[in-house]
Amino acid sequence: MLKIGELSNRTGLSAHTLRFYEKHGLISASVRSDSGYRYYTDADVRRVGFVKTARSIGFSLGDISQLLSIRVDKQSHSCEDVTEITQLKLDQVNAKIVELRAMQQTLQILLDSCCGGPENANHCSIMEALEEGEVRHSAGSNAS
Amino acid sequence: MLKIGELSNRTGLSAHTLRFYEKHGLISASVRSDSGYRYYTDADVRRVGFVKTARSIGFSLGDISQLLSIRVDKQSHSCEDVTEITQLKLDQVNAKIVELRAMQQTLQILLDSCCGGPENANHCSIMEALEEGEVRHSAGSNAS
DNA sequence: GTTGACCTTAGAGGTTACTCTAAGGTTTAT
DNA sequence: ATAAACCTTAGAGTAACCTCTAAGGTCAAC
Repeated sequence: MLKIGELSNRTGLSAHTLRFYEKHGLISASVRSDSGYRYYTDADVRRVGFVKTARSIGFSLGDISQLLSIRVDKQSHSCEDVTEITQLKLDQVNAKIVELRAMQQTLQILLDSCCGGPENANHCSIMEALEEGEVRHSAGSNAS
Repeated sequence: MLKIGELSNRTGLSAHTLRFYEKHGLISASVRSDSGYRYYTDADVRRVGFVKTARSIGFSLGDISQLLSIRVDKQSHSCEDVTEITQLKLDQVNAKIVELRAMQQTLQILLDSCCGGPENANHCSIMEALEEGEVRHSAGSNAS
């Protein structure tokens, strides 16, 4: 049985993150010492691995929560249940890619239109485009 | 001169959002009535338009803040300054697309591997893949 | 028997961009 | 004069996922 630090080392997830996942019901330590220390069984470790893998693919914690409830009772769930979650995620990813590609194209067009040199920005074509609102906007929401 | 509701109607940005942008230093109303009402001049309206356009392309509020400081003093800034911001954003967008495409491929492979039928999930290949950690993970961070 | 590494908790903080609420004052039209 | 529509503020809430802090208890080694 592993303590949280050992599990952290083994998985690469911080102890903070493991406690965070526990707080959100994704994982738990089956055993607690008298003093409250978490001790993880092999089954716990496998569950954490499952979460980590799913997370690395891009599933949200909410998605993973659903996948985990299928996992603990596979009898009562179908492949369809699993593919539904996966397909939904794929749709989201695809939608995001479309959005980002629109941004990408607009940004590229802006860059191509500007000399990018040391001239002052009085007649910078990027600034003018932003000023005029003359950009095609197929993209809508996110930035960073 | 426009009141905030009128500007909201004209731009499609909510009054809430306009105040939010003001709080973050992006825009302002040049005039305030004695009772505190915001009144927007033509110049204010153009600035809001600039912000809206930049936002629709995918620039973050932080990026826009930089672009606006160039905008108010184009003399002191070069096209290079503008392209630098734009290029950085493009790089971010491209990086994100790469990440999402990795997710997309992994998800597609998972979907292809599973029958997706009403069979129970005991031997679901998606679940097994998540269990084994046998997914190529080129993608790393985000989900939704 | 004490140092140092490790563990506990609740809860705050950070990112990004809003979105909304509460409690109240103003303007406009009838 | 009064109702409807509009405006004000500070500040809390949302989503998603951590990340860290404070204040303290525990364990292993020397």
